[in-house]
Amino acid sequence: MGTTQLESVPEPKYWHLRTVLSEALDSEFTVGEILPNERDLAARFGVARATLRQALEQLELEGRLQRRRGVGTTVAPPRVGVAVGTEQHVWPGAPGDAWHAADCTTAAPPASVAGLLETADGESVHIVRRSLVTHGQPAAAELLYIPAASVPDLSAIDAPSGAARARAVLRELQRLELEGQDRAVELGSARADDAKELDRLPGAPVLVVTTRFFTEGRTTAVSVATYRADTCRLTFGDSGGVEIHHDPERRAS
Amino acid sequence: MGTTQLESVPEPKYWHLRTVLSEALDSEFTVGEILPNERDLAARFGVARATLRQALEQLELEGRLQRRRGVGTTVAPPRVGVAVGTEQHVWPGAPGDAWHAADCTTAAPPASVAGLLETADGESVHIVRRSLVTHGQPAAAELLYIPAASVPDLSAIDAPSGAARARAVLRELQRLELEGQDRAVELGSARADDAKELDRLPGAPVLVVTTRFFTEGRTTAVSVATYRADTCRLTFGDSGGVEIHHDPERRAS
DNA sequence: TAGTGGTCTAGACCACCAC
DNA sequence: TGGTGGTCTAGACCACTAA
Repeated sequence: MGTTQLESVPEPKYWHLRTVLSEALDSEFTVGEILPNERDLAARFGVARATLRQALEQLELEGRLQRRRGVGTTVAPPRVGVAVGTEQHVWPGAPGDAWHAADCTTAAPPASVAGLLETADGESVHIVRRSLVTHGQPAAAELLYIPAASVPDLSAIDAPSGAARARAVLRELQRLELEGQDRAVELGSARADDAKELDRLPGAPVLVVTTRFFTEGRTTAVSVATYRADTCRLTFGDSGGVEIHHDPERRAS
Repeated sequence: MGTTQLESVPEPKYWHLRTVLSEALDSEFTVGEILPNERDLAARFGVARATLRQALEQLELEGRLQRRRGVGTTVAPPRVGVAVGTEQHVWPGAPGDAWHAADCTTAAPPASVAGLLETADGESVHIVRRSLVTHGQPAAAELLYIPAASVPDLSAIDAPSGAARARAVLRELQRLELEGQDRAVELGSARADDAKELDRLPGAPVLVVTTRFFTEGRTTAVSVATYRADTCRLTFGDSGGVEIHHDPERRAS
């Protein structure tokens, strides 16, 4: 990385710094390597720590860096491709599904979800919590909202809550014929509970995937899945498993 | 919004502030309304301007606010749904396509795209620039990479560059049989040129959609589309046009 | 306990926009 | 020209991790 100095340019310092660091990451660092700490880096580039941090935040947003309090800043591995959409429409929890059902409760969904489900205001629905782990890291957290009317045969007696009940609800869903589904992807910031599950701080950028499941022309279930935006790349279509490389190779120094 | 004061809580001030402001936006503001300036807001909540800005940045990331230098901070309208994936695979530029072809040049693609296209290192390809405008606002910028081998019948004589040539290249593409395509969505930050086209500052968060088009088992073209993450919600599947409301209604005060 | 990143402050100046 | 958001500084203290 050298003893690089910032020349005076019209573009913001933090942006120029981001570019310099990005190139240094490409040419002089390997995945997992630890960068000098923020105070040293700032001194080396002759900027305030806040400015240096602005550049690091950009690079973290782009999935190039990983920062952990008390530990340090490391070079992030390439983003993990996570298959989100396949050609066939399937229910959550179908065989081959990599998600892990953690819990099931019954409560009123947030207004935005209630609107999608077309349930009455304040009406309770089953809420299944699931999580997705890839490469040993938490990748996504999901809340599945299922109106009681969608799973009428669900026995309320055994397993009133917990993972067993979550699996029972998913099993009931499989019995319905899935006629269609659609998805929306947007940027969000992790709420406190999601952040904890994703091993991030509150406000961390996430990709929110909202899926509607249709049966007999009605919305039978809604899934709101929250993916870590820094580590995940969502893949759709035929070759969800095929590797796509977006970043130039990270070479060793 | 009142003369609210921050109580002492373990969570960061900026995060608490974000919540307070978010609730105020729901209950006391209408879309398009101008907020007090940052110095006033900071004073009102008894925090430094930098802390207040951290909260505003969160809300802007979530698409709740829009900030423009020299103008002020306004309440953003709900995100626009942009149809990205349909069930049928179609070439870019097909009838009904809302994109506007702006330009076409010939140059070597970045290494990441060259990898997808399986072209030789440094080999030139056609690069079509297109842009998408919705509701009078720039929503996305796209670069379409097409190896010369994919459009062998393209006449190099008329329209060596510009919009006319872009349309000619797309026309040639339509003649190929499209066998499949796949997509990946990830978070990125706008480069200087994209930022300009999207009417944002460099580094603004964007959703990057990378699409591969297949013909006869080979990758015939690659599209890298950059959507404004603050204003766009990408929709996939059957009902791309159907409205999905993610946010509670914004009521008037 | 030492070192890391995360939060916060109180200023300053700049770039941009509307009047 | 006055007001806005954007950038930058030089500190301080806190929360967390690992030795």
